[in-house]
Amino acid sequence: MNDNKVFALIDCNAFYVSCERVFNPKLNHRPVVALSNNDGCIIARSKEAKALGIKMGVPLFKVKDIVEKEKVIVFSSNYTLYADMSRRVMNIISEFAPSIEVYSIDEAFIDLTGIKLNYEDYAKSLRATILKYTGIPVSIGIGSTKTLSKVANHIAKDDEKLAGVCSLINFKDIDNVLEKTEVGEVWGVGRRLSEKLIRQGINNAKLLKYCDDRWIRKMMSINGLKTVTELRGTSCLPIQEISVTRKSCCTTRTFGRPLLDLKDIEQATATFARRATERIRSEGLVASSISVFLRTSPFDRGNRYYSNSSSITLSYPTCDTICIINNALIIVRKIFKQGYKYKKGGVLLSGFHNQGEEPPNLFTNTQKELPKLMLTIDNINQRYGSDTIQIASECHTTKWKQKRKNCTQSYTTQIDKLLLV
DNA sequence: TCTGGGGTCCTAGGACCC
DNA sequence: TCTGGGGTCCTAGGACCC
Repeated sequence: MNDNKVFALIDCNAFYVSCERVFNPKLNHRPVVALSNNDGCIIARSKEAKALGIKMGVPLFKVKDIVEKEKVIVFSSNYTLYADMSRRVMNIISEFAPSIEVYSIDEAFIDLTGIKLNYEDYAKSLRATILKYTGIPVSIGIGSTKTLSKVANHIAKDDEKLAGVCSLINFKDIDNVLEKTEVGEVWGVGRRLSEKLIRQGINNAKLLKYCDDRWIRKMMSINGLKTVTELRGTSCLPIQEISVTRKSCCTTRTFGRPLLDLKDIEQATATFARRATERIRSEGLVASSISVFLRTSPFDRGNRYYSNSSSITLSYPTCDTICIINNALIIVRKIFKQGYKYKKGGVLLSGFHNQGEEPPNLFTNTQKELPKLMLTIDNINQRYGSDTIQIASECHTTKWKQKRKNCTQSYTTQIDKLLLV
């Protein structure tokens, strides 16, 4: 632990909306929102949309009236575009800092400890550079711990006078700032914990900061104690520069409409399994455990709810799509029950090893290289689009395919989708 | 009609062992 | 009538993040 650290959190403003605005300036100053997969929930809102009272994460149909009345512009998620824009933003940030932790698609922590310049000036110039080269506006919060840099970032976003940058380093009255911060706004305090804390009279970050350690440990577990320690200015969550090897990889989707037939569900499951396998293969991993889950809609009061999952541990780890699909289908046939309207399913792979480093097995030869068939499929799909070659069990079905009514094109990643001026 | 997807970590409790 | 103690490992469920 070190008390003299400096962290900055760079967070893109309404990231998905900002990405759309880069390619369509007419969207500026207008209420714009972006939707989750299947056009379900609102997961990004422009300032103007927030001002209309549209809440984060709300299902689109619940705010239909406002959307229509106020002419809110609605986009389906264009992850290809957002991921590419994110990569560009992160590249610029890495040029400004010795170490960077890409925390999510629209956020990164950097370590500014020991930098000789004025932190705020430095952040302002980073902010201007990102805006100039990508068109994406960001907010930057600076603090002596990651948790405090998050607090600072909230302030930078909320207070227009600050022009997107807020530093709590050498700030005289942090307690005053924390007192104005709701306990649920603190990074690491979610809905459940904040309800629990408020019941105990702890409703702002300052009160949380001065709670007794043992009490915190009991109420919020070990991670909660780290959060509180960070509020006090002692850093215990370091920058995680190298992305550790993942522990699981899943592909799950809400179906575009309820599915009743096992056949349709098998096809969706096969596609989930193929996509998850492709992803681990591209990361040089093999999986030894496969889980499949299936459920009806938890919101549908008119139908009985059913949710089940099961898994298989393979006798040797693999990244062979066909093997993984076959096992996923065995599981889904086992958990499927006739007579339910299934709304969501997914495949989760885990128990990873690096390819070629699988534990020795008495009965099989370890595959030292990727099966040729898989390599060939990956090459073709990479070149001609991700679903060009599918596995027969997927059957090119479209029954479960998701809704995506209003999606922009891949402006930055496909040559024939370039913006025409 | 319509409610996302992809992760991580911690804890409690049960199974099992000697 | 009275049924140990200490340890490990696994899993499900619940919390968190974006």
